[in-house]
Amino acid sequence: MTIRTRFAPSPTGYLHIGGARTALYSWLFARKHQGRFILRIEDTDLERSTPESVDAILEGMAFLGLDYDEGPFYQTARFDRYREVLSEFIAQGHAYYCTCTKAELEERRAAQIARKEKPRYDRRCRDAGHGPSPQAVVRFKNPLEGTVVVDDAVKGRVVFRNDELDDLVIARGDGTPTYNFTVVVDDMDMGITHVIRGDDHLNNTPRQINMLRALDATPPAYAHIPMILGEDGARLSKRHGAVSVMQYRDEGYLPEALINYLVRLGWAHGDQEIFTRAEMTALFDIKDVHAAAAAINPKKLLWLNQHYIKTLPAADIAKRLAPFLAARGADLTAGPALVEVVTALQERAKTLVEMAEQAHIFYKPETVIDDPKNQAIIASTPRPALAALAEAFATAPAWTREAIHAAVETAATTHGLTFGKLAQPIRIAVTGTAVSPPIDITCALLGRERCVLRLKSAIALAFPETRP
RNA sequence: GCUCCCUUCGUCUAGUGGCCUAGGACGCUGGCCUCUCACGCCGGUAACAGGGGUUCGAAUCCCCUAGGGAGCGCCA
Repeated sequence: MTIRTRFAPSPTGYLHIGGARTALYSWLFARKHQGRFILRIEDTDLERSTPESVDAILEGMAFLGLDYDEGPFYQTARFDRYREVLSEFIAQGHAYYCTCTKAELEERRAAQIARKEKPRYDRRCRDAGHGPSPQAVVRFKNPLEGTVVVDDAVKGRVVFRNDELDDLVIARGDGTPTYNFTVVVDDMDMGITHVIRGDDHLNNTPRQINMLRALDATPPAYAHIPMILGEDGARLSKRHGAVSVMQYRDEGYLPEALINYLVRLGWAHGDQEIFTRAEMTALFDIKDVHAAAAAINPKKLLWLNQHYIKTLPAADIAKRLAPFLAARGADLTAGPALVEVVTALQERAKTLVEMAEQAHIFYKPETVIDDPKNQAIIASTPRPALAALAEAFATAPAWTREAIHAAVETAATTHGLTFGKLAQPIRIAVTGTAVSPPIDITCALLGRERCVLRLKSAIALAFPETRP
C-alpha cells in the first residue's frame, strides 16, 4: 500500500513555523516511504480565507522545498461532493436536520456552564424528524455508547467515550459544510493513509472516526504532533519575533537551516544535530516524535543558519545573497566577484542580511570614516608608516594576498609597529569600519587602486597640516 | 467546570529496568589561537516536577498530587 499523507492548511494567514513543521513531518514521512504528499487548502470558511494567504502558503512551501505530488486541492471546489455525502448521511439516518437557533444554543450552553457541565448539544432535534428548511443545520448522529480508540503514533493509545461527544454540525444553515465533515470526506476520497497534524486536533479525532465508520471507510493512522511554543513557553505569537516562514527568509535565514531546526524540534536521532535532506528523510520516523510541546530557541536556529552559511558552496550562497545586496542598493558590477567576497565572509555572518551588510563595503564607491574612535586610531598611527605603506601598495609587484601581507609586514617592522597595530588603521582607511576579513584579503578584494586612494585620503584627513 | 494531552539542564533533546556518579547540542562562561571581527580547539556551568508503590535494582513500569496545554463553535 502506498503511503499518502497530506498537509491541509486553512488560508487565513501566512505559513507559520508550526504549520511548516507539520508540513515537513508529513512530507518526510511520505518521502521516506516513497509515498505521496498531498496539499489541500481548507478554505471552507469563506469569511476568513483569502487568495493572498493561499499564495503565502504556497510560497512558504516552495521556499522550504516541500514539494507536493498532488494538489493543491481546494475544498471550495468540492462542495458538490460534500452535498452528495451529506444527503447520503441523511438518507441513511447518520445525520439529521436541527432547527435550534444560535440564540437558543447559546442560552443552553450558558446554562450548562453555569451548572459546571461540559457544554454540548442536547440532541433535542435528533429524533424530531425535521425536514430541510432554510435555517436548519445538519448534525451528525454520533453513537451514544461505546468508545473510540485512537492508536496515535506519537501520543500512544487514547480512548474516548462516545457519551462525552455530542452531535456536531456538519452543514451550516446556508448549506456549506463544516471542517470536521469536509476533512473526513477528503481524507477518505484522497486515500490518505496517515494523518499528521497538530495535537489541537486530537479531540476532534473520535468524531471524525465515527463519521468515517458511518461512511464505511477505514480510518487512517493518526499522528498528533505537539505545538511549538515561544521562547518563554507561551503560545507562539508575533511578539516572539518571526513566526512566519517568509519573515525568516527576509531576515536572511536559509531553508536548509530552517528545515534542520524544525526537524530537530520534537524529533531526534541520537546525538546528531546536522541533517541533510537525504539523511532526515532516511532517518525520520513519525513514531520518534516527542509527545510534549517544544519551545522555539532562536539562538540555536541562528547557529544552524551560520553553520549552513559556512558550509554551503560559496557560489550557492552568493546566488542567494545577491538580492539582499541589491535591496541595499549595492552595485555588484562596481566591485570584486561576489563569490570571492562570500568566501571571505562565510565564517563571519549568521544571516544573509548580516552578510549583505558586511559585503556592501566592497561595492561602495567611497568610504566614510565617521566613527571618532576609528578616526583616532588612524590619527594615532605614525604618519610615515602609513605613507610608506601607501607607497608600497602602489608599487607592489603584484596585487595578491601574499604581496599585500608582505607589504604590511615590512612597513610595520620598519616603523617599529606590530602587524596588528598597522593593520587596523589600514582596515579603517580602506573600508571605513573597524571590522572586516583579514587585511590582506580585504585589500586584495578591494583592488589596488581603491586601497591606495583611500589610504592616501585617510592620511590627508588625519594629518591635515602636513602635505601628503 | 468537563474530556483529552503533556512534564529530563535556561532551551532542543539522548535515554524504553542495571552500560546513568544522566550523554549531546544551543546558550552562558574560563582558556587557547589571533591583524579587527569571526571560525576553530580545550575546559566549566546546569536537569530526571513532587509523593507513593512494583522490583535485588527505576529517569525508564503503576498510582496519586501539582503544574502546563488543548478541546468543549453554524472556526479550521
